[in-house]
Amino acid sequence: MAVDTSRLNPPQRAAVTHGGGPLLVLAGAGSGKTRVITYRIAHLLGLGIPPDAIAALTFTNKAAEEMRERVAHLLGDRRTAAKLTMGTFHALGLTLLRAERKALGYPRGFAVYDQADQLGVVREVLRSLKDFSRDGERRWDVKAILARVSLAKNGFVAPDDYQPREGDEYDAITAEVYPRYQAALRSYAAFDFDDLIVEPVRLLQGDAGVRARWAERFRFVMVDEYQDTNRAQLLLVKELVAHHGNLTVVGDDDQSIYAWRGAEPANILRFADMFEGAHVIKLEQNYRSTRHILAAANAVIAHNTQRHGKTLWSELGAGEPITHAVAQDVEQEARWVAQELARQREGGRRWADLAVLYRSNLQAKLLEDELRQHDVPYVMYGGQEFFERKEVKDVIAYLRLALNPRDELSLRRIVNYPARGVGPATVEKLAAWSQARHVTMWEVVQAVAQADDAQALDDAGLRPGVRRALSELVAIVDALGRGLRDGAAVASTRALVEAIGLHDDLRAAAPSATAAQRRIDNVEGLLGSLARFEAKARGADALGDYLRKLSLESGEEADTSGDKVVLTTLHGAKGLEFPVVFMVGLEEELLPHARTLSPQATDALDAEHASDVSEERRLCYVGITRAQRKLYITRACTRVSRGRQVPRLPSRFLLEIPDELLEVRDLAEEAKAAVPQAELRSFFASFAGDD
DNA sequence: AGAGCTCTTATTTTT
DNA sequence: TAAGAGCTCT
Repeated sequence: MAVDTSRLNPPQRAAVTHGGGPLLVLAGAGSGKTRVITYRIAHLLGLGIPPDAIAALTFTNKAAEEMRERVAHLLGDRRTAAKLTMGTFHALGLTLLRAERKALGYPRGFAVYDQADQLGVVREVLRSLKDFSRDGERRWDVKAILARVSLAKNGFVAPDDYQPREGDEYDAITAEVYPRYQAALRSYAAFDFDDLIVEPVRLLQGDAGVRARWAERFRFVMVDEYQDTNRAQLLLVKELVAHHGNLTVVGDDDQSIYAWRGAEPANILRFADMFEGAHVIKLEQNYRSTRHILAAANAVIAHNTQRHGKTLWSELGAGEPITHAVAQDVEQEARWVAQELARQREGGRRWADLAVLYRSNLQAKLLEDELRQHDVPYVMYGGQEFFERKEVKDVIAYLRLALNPRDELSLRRIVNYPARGVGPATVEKLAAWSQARHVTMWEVVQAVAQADDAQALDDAGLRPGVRRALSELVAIVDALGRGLRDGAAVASTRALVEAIGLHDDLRAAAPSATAAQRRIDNVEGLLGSLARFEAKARGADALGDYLRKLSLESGEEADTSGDKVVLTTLHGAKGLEFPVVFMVGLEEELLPHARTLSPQATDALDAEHASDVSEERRLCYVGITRAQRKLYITRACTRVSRGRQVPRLPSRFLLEIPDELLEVRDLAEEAKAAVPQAELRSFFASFAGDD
């Protein structure tokens, strides 16, 4: 049955009903891009394409879930929607690696490392490098090194092909670390996030058998947020559609804000050169914002040169003018925003209709204080609350080790947790033994645990107490492994928690009873999650799949339930919309950020993008186009920066908005005028005595 | 392991 | 300024 396209506008309909071959849909903000993807999927299904021959790739789990939801709704058929391949690039890559792991020599229980794990591996490599890099004293910024490794992988640069730039010490150390890092992952039987893209590409490019299996698997491939794809992702997509070229990508070059993370705007800018015979359709009618808001957005983005060029228009009417509020200082700015939020609420808006967007998380603190003072309820999106629940990661490390004894990172994590007298010196001895004999560290641990020969231990410089501790560990992990293989995930994990006395340890280590209880609850939460998994588990490798997918989930979503104002960075706001939006701190050195104006050497990961304000302008554009009905832009004339009060200039982007769209308010003037005369008199009177 | 000290550094972060 | 990291001492 054909899908009803009568409610689509002409370019939307053209995109939805496009036949085969490459298609680029340039979807301006609020132009109905998700609508186009979902309708197109429905259209293809209507033509008789089976659902398992269609793949739609996104960047976030959330986007994938929403899309599946909308397709299910459109079709009125959950079962068909469930058969579509709809997920993140990383999830697809994981599926492929799981199926083809043997070609790469990876065992069934292979691990997927998240960012925290990756940092651990880099630290490990640096430690092993110590006596080799002349300055063993150097305290490297581990994150900066990992960022370079990751950027290299995103750019599909192999370890041996990495080219350090002359004179950049971080490039130099990365050139040392990257090959060893990759070798470590391999020996641990682990893939990191970036490998989930890179390794499938290498397999597809290099193995005819694998290529034959996957290049025909999907007859139609769709990619959302295409402007955010990196080189490795482009290559993956190319491989998937190599035989038929049935590729639809949807994105907006004007919303490309992740080049600093390896996204290549060229993928969308030069799509037509990369995919022969490509069609391009522009969606320029905006269904989100009023004309004043769109005019401001269009005016700002028009200052960028490298773009396809779109002009958004809307039938929603002129709407209210944009308020440009100029505050004396940041306190006044934050206070006014809080008050104005409250006024909006009094005017009939829900709290959840309102959002405050900022460039840097640093700005959020003051805002939070003021919102609390004015009793404005809020939720913060993003922030740095990655799921760093140590106690959960500790338990997961035991599970990983039980499933994959090669996982040295997990072994190192738990070998002395809870404390069992196996300190760093002992671990180094185990590591040295493992290296010398070319066996895994777990095999060394097993050997030590079983050693009945005191002499052998002595030779290795290990005390009898260590042997006892390690044989206990081996017993615990072996028991766990047996339990897991028997399919009793919850029971054996609970047995583990008891065997290592985790609850007692958490209680002993926690500063308060409530903190202890929270950590225990986190562990219970993991057990609950395991129980839900166990209820629907199928297949020999189900628990492995569960653990790997856990790595791909970025922890807890912000709590969107409840009526609350949203606080988020401009980056975090992409894809969202609100009736009323406040963009705060529209000042030079904040937006555009100082770091993009004069980048510091250590951070100049990519010299070409480093001094590029166009990405900052796009960020501004993303912010403006989040607003449906009312936009506020605020700035302060002075701001405390590095502990000093400094004068601030309005953002160049603000000056790019035509004056007639802005209604300027001088908050300092208004504050002065608002002070009652009597108060003024007594204020001046207080100085009288000092004369 | 943890308290308390000094030193350092100050974007954005879908997986 | 002010938070986080690293260090020393108990």
